[in-house]
Amino acid sequence: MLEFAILGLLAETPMHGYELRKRLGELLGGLRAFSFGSLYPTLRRLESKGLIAQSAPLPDVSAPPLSGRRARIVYELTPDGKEHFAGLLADVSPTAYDDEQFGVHLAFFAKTRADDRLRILQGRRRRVEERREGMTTALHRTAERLDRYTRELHEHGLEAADREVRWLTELIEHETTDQTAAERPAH
Amino acid sequence: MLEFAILGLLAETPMHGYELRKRLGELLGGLRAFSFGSLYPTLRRLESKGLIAQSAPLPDVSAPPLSGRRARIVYELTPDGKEHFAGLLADVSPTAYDDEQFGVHLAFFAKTRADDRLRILQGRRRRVEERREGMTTALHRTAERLDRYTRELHEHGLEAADREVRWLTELIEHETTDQTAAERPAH
DNA sequence: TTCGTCATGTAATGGGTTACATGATTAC
DNA sequence: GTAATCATGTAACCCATTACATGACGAA
Repeated sequence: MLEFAILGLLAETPMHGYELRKRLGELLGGLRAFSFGSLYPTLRRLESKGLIAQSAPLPDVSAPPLSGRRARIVYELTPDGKEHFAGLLADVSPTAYDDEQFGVHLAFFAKTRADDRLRILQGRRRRVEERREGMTTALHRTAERLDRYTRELHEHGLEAADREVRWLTELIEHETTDQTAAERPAH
Repeated sequence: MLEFAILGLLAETPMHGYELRKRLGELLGGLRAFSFGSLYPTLRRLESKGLIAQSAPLPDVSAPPLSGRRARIVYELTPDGKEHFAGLLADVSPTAYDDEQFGVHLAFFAKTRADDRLRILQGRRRRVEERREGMTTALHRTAERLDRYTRELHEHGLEAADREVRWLTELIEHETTDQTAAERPAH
């Protein structure tokens, strides 16, 4: 997850750890903020795998003297890293539909192939629909012995699932009309 | 989390691990299903802490001969376990507002003191409101350079947060009117 | 002068997961 | 006969967290 997100951000532009973390928070809409305790070791790991590398900072004349200030370590993707990231983007297996994984995938959808986008959206929708089904049957079976609070929890969860399905359906529709337009551009 | 949920279920009635897992799934509305790989070790841990104990199964005449069938290990809360669970229920610290923790708390709200319920609901609401704020400011700052998909992700997250706040507000209102009714019953 | 932010890092821990092993029972 | 469900358990791993350590810079 963290690896995927880091590679995706570095695919746009080289960055150092601290900035990466801010962008990570923004990327996922504040849903998730990674701690430094996981960020820096992950950067090390990615470096030792050869997927990222410390980029030699250009001697920037316009930059402030950088006096005593701690040196920032700017990372960039290596060719291997780019390849690996492309592989992650094209991962359409069920793990791509997991709650968190899906969020990252969506955040990098602009870099994802159109047909992979569609598969991921459809897979995610099916996943949420299944969970929704599970919830409704569970609700029906246990409805009598549930107290008000548990029922509220279930119903709120159910509604959230419903909304996500509708949202995904919209995205899918948008996607398919776009794709049609792209396939037959001269109409 | 798992410990809390297990104690809560066993507070209702003694159960064996396998059943516990099913009930766990129902309890959280299918939001979360724990694996056996975490369930059984947790039961052991709780037992070694003295919070639960294997309950001697009554020689039940009406039960099937139990021929070769693997023996089920039924657990029940010990007095220490009851006490500990009561402490968890009354935990009003910020951890109670965490996404998952809050779900478990709500599921056991029927056993929670009314004033603790209110504090937890209000704390949770403030938490979600804060996240919502963070999202909106992040959205405003980054609006131009966000692609369609990332924006969709943010907006969906924002809406989900909004809905949760409204839901919590309803629960809080219901709670306060109930409390008032309980405080002055003769009206 | 103190607080917030910038900036990187380590150590210990936590709380789960998957995969595997075992084996009986029930329903099709 | 074969698949699903019941039932318990272990071992290896994963992916993150918190708490800590260190230190400079700018703003109130």
